[in-house]
Amino acid sequence: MSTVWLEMPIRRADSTGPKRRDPAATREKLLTAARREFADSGLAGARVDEIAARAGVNKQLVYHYFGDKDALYLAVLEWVYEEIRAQERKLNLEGLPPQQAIKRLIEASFDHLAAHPDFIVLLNDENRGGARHVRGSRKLEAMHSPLVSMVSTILSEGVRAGVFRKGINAVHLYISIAGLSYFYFSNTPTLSAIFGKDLSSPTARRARRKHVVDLVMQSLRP
Amino acid sequence: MSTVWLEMPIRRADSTGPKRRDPAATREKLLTAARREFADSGLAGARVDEIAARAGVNKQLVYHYFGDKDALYLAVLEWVYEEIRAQERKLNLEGLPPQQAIKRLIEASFDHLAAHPDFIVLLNDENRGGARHVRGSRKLEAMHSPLVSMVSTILSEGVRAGVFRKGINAVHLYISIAGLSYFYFSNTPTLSAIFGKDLSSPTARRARRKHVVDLVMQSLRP
Amino acid sequence: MSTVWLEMPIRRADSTGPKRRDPAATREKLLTAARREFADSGLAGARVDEIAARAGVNKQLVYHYFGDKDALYLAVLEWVYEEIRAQERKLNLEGLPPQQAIKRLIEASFDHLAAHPDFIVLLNDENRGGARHVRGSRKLEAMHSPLVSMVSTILSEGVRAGVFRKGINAVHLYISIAGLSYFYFSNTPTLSAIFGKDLSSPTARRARRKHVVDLVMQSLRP
Amino acid sequence: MSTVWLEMPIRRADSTGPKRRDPAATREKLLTAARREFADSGLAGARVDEIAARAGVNKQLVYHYFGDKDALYLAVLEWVYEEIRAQERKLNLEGLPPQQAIKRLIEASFDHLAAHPDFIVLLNDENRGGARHVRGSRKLEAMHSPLVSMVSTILSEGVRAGVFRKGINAVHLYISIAGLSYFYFSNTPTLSAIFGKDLSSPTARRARRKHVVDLVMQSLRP
DNA sequence: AATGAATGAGTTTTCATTCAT
DNA sequence: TATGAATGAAAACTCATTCAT
Repeated sequence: MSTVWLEMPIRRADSTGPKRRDPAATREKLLTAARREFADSGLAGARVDEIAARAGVNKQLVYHYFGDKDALYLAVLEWVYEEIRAQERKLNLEGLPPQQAIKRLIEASFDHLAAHPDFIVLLNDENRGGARHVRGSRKLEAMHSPLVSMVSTILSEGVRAGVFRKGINAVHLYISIAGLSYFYFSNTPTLSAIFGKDLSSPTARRARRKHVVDLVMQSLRP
Repeated sequence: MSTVWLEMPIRRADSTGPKRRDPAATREKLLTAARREFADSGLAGARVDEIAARAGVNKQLVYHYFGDKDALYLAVLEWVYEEIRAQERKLNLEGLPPQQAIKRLIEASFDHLAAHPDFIVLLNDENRGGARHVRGSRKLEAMHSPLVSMVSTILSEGVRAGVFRKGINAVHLYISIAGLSYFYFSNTPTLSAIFGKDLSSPTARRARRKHVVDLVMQSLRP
Repeated sequence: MSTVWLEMPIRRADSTGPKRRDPAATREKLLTAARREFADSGLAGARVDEIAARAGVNKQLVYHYFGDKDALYLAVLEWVYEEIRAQERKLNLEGLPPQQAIKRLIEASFDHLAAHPDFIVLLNDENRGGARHVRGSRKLEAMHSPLVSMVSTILSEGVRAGVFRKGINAVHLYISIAGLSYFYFSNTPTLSAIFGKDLSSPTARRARRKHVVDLVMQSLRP
Repeated sequence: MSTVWLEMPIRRADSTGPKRRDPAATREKLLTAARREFADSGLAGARVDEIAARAGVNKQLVYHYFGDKDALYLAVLEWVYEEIRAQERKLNLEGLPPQQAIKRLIEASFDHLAAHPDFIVLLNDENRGGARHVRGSRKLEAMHSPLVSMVSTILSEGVRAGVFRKGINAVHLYISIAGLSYFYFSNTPTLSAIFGKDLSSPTARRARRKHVVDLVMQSLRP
């Protein structure tokens, strides 16, 4: 009874009608549901109905909060990019010795994809469509990664310190680091089917992580 | 030459009528059109109507020749996989010195994706769907790549010859070689947008190719 | 009266706009239209487009309210069965002398089919399909007719009263009463064509009704 | 060996190519297949493809031999009507005492439907369509049943002999005899479902047959 | 803010029928 | 006679989006 007394007034406080109104929460539920649906089914395959159902809210609210399906997709893209940037900001590579810095970068890239496998699949449609949404987004425009210039600095330092060979392009190294993990995560199903061997097990994943770190680190030797 | 002389007049002779009957050609036109449409729009986004229109044939023939949209998609997958295998068969790595063999493999992987950029995008949906079609295909089951065991052999030889370091896993090296090119091609649009610089130009592509070869070759040094 | 005064003006006031919202009415319009279309064309021959057109509503609403064509067909079946049961409930055979009771039952059966000739034709497809829908319907499961047991009681009373002969099975008598009318209504077109004589005229129908009553009543004599 | 010698030349005689040509057989196979398909699925639900597949011949032959789907349906109708007439011709009721004659007629009606349950279901669509095909068929026009006049004669004789009551209409008695069996066979699935009891078992069928004979015979008593 | 009804354009698939050989 | 390819119209069902409350 006390629970009832404690909770009911709170609930009623911001809701006179039968349905609680919580715009921020509704928006977030929609965004989360959309992220899952887009990851599961792609942009074309995703269903607005399904997103609303997953969020447990009325379909019309998709249009109320986001405008249309495309804009919702963009909102999801912005969200996952922001996640990446947040993770990058937490890396604190500046003070580290070059080799440690690169190693940490590789591991962080791998771990981020491991933790957010939907990032890959969300980007696929965007790439097929020529990055239509990304290019049209002011938010994403302002979200340029600081990592490339950071990698550039680290490489220079490493060369100066005699631990890295010369002539490595920072942009391409960054792409390589991303690609070595990305491809593994994105293509595990077909690779597993073709090789007839499960590449998604924890053991296989640990082996892959080590392989990627080794490959890049060894390739940087002078 | 004689074949041409013998066949062409015959074909032309009665190709005055509006419609020629050529089941094999029709099937192939559909397959080609489907490959394009699936690459452009994905499995969910592809339109059977559009495929038929691109092929210039009646829509019903999709069902006549392939059964349904999914089966057509599988046929396209089988085609692109067969292309990859054909390319692999032509590599002739056996007689080469280990370093040359790996180099050729890397370059061929890159060049194949450059020549067939749709391969990537065709696989995206398949991977999102857990390789549903690939796993259900007997043709693909019988199409296991010989390359992994070949890479394994090359690595051993390289180690014995003192040109490669020890402890490199052949499966993961194969995945890495593929991934370093794959990710570049698949994510060029978003990467270009994010980096604010066109990565798809011929110059950029040549630079990427060189980078990938260098990265892998350097990483293999003892 | 006050209700009327209060509501009617309101409804009329804003019914100037093109579309009024009335889910229940929409559902019913669809059901009525479906009943006609299924009766006219059968389950396979009925067109969802036509049903929507007859109802004057959007086709999608068929799926919105009923799920699919089959479920709509089931809803129609449930409706006509409910009609039959309602009619049976109104018969009040309990207090009547046995002969009057049976006579009223026969006449009511005939008259119901005369008033609802579509019942027959709606059941045809269902019987061809092995009563697939009826067996899957909880509503119909709960709608068992009380008439068989009632006929059983009436027969016993009639035997006890010396007006009916012994040994008549209630289920089969019920089926016979139904069948004698059913077949006439269901096969009038072919019978008329074959006999070269219109069996559907009011005169012919009255004659048939009398014949059926006589046949059954005479057969029950001790 | 002798069998081969006897049969092969005959078969080869009229077929030089790889496919045996036997127009009459092909036509009959199509007709049989069509009868099954129309019985299973109705006129609207039947598929020309399925009919050809069941017959094991090319679909085009349906059009070659019958014109179109409707004409094929009519051919099936003519076939089943001819079967009924053939059975009626074999009855030989003329010489029998009135009661025996009627009894034999009832039993034969019941047994014919038991042996050819598809007759019912084939007629359903025809009746729904207002006997469109039957009325347009010259063959069926010429196939009027002799039974009605025969029943008329039998009834008169029975009245004269004092075994039948007066005032029974021959057409309606004929319809009743047919209907008492017809309805049982046509509606067994729904009746079984509604009554919650299998009416199609051999035992149930025997009981029904006896009931029908009794009902009619008792009703004829003076 | 939130709901569910309603819409119209599309999407895959089916089907009777015709064509070319 | 027989075959399989080809066609066009339509069928059931879907879906993003808007409307009315």
